[in-house]
Amino acid sequence: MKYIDKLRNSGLRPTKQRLQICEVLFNTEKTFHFTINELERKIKDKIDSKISLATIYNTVHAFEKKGYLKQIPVNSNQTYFDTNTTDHHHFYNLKDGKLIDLENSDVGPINIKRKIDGKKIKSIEVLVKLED
Amino acid sequence: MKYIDKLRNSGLRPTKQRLQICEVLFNTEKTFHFTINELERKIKDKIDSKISLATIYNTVHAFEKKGYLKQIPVNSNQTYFDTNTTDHHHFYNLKDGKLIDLENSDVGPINIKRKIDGKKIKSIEVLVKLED
DNA sequence: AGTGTAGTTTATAATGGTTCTAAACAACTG
DNA sequence: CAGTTGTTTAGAACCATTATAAACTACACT
Repeated sequence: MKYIDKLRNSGLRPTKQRLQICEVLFNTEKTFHFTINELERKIKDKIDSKISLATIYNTVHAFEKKGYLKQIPVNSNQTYFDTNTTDHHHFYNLKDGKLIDLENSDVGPINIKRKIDGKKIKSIEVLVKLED
Repeated sequence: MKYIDKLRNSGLRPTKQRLQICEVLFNTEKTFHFTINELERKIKDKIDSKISLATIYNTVHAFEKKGYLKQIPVNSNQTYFDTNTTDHHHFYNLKDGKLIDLENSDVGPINIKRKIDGKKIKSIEVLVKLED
């Protein structure tokens, strides 16, 4: 199976639930953004069996820790995730809470001139809020 | 009084509570970042009387809407606010959840080349996550 | 000053996303 | 196949935030 090795290599047991979630998250043409709520619905639509909400949370966090998902910093009551783990940025439509990918070429290089002693930069994320 | 006009000009009645919160938020040498929880503690420390938590939420949201405070997009279970409403960005120390201001000159101009029809850019915010 | 109105504060309840719990279950090892 | 460890699950707990609705207060107008 497609995702069994990926999971095993990450030290995650390839359980039925995780494989199903992999299908929903990664077996797509395009990457996408989601909240846990939206993912839950997507899973319900795609598979017959039910996956517990706790498992969805566990799995998403496990995948994030392994670098298969990214959290997007947005002010919202819900946490947004992205299946696109490459360096890129986002538009955030304040009206409907939807995110739109911004290619790196749409933003240009960002050069952080200041350094903090003993710290490394893990990521640089640009959020462009949109209004009407 | 210092803040009465500021409030009145914004269409906010200068109540005792709002004036006290103004003192805590704006009568400082340096701007700062805070969560509602931290602000509540700060208020308790500074004044004798008690301000209801609901009022603190109401006031912070009112001030944000008027542009006296900014929300900072960070992934955290709590909402972070900033009394520095000028255009600037943030380091986010993943270890302790603390924010550090990044002057605009530390980042350089950010030029968003892509446009979304019918939408205006309200803000551009850069979050630089730091790890050890 | 006194009165009416609209805006504000308050304690408390409700909401809702997320995490915890601990028991049942499933994947792996030998 | 048995033991161990990791995983799933339903439901409870947690906690930041928002809603409620009653008491209160700033303000405009006499």
